[in-house]
Amino acid sequence: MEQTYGEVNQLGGVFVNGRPLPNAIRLRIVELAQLGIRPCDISRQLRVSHGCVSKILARYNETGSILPGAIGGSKPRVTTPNVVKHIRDYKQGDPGIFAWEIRDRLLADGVCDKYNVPSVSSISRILRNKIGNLSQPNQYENTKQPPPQPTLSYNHIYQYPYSNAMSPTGAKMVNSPTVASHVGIPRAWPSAHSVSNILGIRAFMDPGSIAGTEAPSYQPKIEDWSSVNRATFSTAHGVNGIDKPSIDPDIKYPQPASSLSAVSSFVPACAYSPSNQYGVYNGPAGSYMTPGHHWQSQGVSLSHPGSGMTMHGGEIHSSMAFKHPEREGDRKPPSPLSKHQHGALSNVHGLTIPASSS
DNA sequence: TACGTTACGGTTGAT
DNA sequence: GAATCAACCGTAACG
Repeated sequence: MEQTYGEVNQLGGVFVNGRPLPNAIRLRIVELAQLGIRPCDISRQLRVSHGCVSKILARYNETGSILPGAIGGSKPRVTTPNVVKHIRDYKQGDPGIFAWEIRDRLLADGVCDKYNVPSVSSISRILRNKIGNLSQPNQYENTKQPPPQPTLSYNHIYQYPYSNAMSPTGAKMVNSPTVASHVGIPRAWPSAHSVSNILGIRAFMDPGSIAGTEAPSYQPKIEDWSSVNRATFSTAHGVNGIDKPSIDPDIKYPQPASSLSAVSSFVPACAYSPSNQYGVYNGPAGSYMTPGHHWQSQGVSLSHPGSGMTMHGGEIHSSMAFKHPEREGDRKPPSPLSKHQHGALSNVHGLTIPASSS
């Protein structure tokens, strides 16, 4: 197992360049902020740069999620066969048509929306490379090509790379848009990972757990964390299939142990990339924390106002204040899931997570 | 002193 | 399988 050695920032905190902070730390940042702790104090206390604290809090305020974005990957192609076909049709109908006109028509005809309409340069390239020879109108279709893709906006089609991408045995599977469409949620993950989803997993908030006081390497991997997030959603509405494999080969940054396997066993893992998570930098996450700080039990209920939500049990000490629904409307780009998240949350707030007993 | 912003160097995953 | 690209990350520094 690969060990990752972190660096030490000016505050003495350990971090891994290019890698997100552990969820536990991220959650703690938000949690402390909810408790009225100033960002500068949070920064010092957790030994995380204030810029990072600011960033995480800003993200949380905007998206309701503490989780980092999906790292890596590429944008989905906008020049789907359908789009190319329309472009060709336009060109055939009017050989003198300009690329920008084609672009406008794609929008006007509803072939594309503003999020996935190809750029003028892309259209030009298509015209040049794929439709240049109009004597072979079916040139594109006749070539080897991927299955037709829905012309959805970026967030719609940017399925999380792990969506059903793994077999139960961990073998990588084809990331089929078709498969992802019915169980997957858009890669616009933030709304799918609000703090409320994470709360309830005491194991991750447990100082003992996140401090990694037990084993130097954690057997349970980040899927556990992720699947817990997912757990609150997938059972609530069936569109969240950002399924992370239950078994993921990437254990570079394992999350602290938890006994959530029971949850993850029947709940698809979340969309969150496992490799974005780590609980240790070759060391305990507790290294982030000011020694002696009492992480446990703030004893403050921060349930979302008006949500009617109650965090399960006293073990989940750090119930977060959930975002007001009206703030969800501010998100950009619009996350399909976000529109449903609060309702979903309310459905799962009472969910008893077995792992909390760990 | 607090904090928002951004350049930078890094990781990741799709192509 | 390597290279490229574009997304993301947190830190550090600036204002």
